[in-house]
Amino acid sequence: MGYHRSDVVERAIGVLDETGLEALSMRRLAADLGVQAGALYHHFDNKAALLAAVADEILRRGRRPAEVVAWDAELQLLCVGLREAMQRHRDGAALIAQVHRADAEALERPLRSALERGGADDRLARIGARSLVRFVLTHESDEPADFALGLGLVLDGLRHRLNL
Amino acid sequence: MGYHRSDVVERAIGVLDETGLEALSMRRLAADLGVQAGALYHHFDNKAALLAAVADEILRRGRRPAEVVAWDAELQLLCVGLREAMQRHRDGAALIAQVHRADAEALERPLRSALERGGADDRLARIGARSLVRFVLTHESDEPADFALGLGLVLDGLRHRLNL
DNA sequence: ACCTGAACACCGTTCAAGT
DNA sequence: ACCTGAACACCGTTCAAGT
Repeated sequence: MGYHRSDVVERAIGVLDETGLEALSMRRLAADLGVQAGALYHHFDNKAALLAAVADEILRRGRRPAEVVAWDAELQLLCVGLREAMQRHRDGAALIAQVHRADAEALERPLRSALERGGADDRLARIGARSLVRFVLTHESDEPADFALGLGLVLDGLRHRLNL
Repeated sequence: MGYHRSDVVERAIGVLDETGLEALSMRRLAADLGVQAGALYHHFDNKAALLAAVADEILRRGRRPAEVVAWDAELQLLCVGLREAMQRHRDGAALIAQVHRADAEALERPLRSALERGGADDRLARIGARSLVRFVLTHESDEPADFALGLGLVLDGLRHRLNL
């Protein structure tokens, strides 16, 4: 009696970690909660809304206090932080990427701010933030050194445009 | 009565263009061909194999003769060529990205060659090719100018590492 | 307000049986 | 060799009816 939205989200993260994104169905999750599938629709409009809540929670847990550093170092910190939040859960990158397709803004905003602080105009800040977020989302399973090298490529490109 | 693999692939491209990747089911495609869904499994092991064949055909149609240009110009040509092949079909990027997850090699090889010609070692060629292909796959719906700017970021990073 | 039970309209895949 | 018909084991979503 009386389980809440947050219980559903937490159990969904559990199912995600245990069985992966493909197996995270409304029916499977409902069974896990000891409830009929239809009952979930009293807490979420649809599966996409549920997955968005799960992604939010994963990112919330991954958030760390901002440090006072140069704009390019901050970009790197944000990218690595996003990467680590994703990597804490099975199929984390696939889930975040899916949710990101519907709402790119939330994920990209902090990167855009850092770029603007570095002197980027609106357009470069927008494109740069987008490129970096998508880079992190798509290179999730790279070796750490490969990830760093690839990320460095994009960051170099940005420095090259902002430092002269 | 003699319809072949190639007929199935061609019809699949038709269904893709008409209704999108989500609606491209084995059952929908079979109905379109006037056949039972099970019959498709005489031509393809499973849906993934069928989608791989569809992706191959889309890329084959997009292939253009190689030009003799500098390594970085060649990279740009390859990326734009891939982008254009994808954009010729509804959900082309989503389809190619999905198939690319199972076989990254085929798509990345020509880019790796160009990078090696530019003096990149094995590792930089591998990472660079990967970053570029993933960039093209994920920035498919960007405005052309935004795409060019983002791609330029990565290319700048590569030039920066190879020209000194 | 919250949940059940049952339905609707789908999936991918397999396989005996037919031609 | 190729296809049908039917099944198996699933999906997301809706909704009257119950408490």
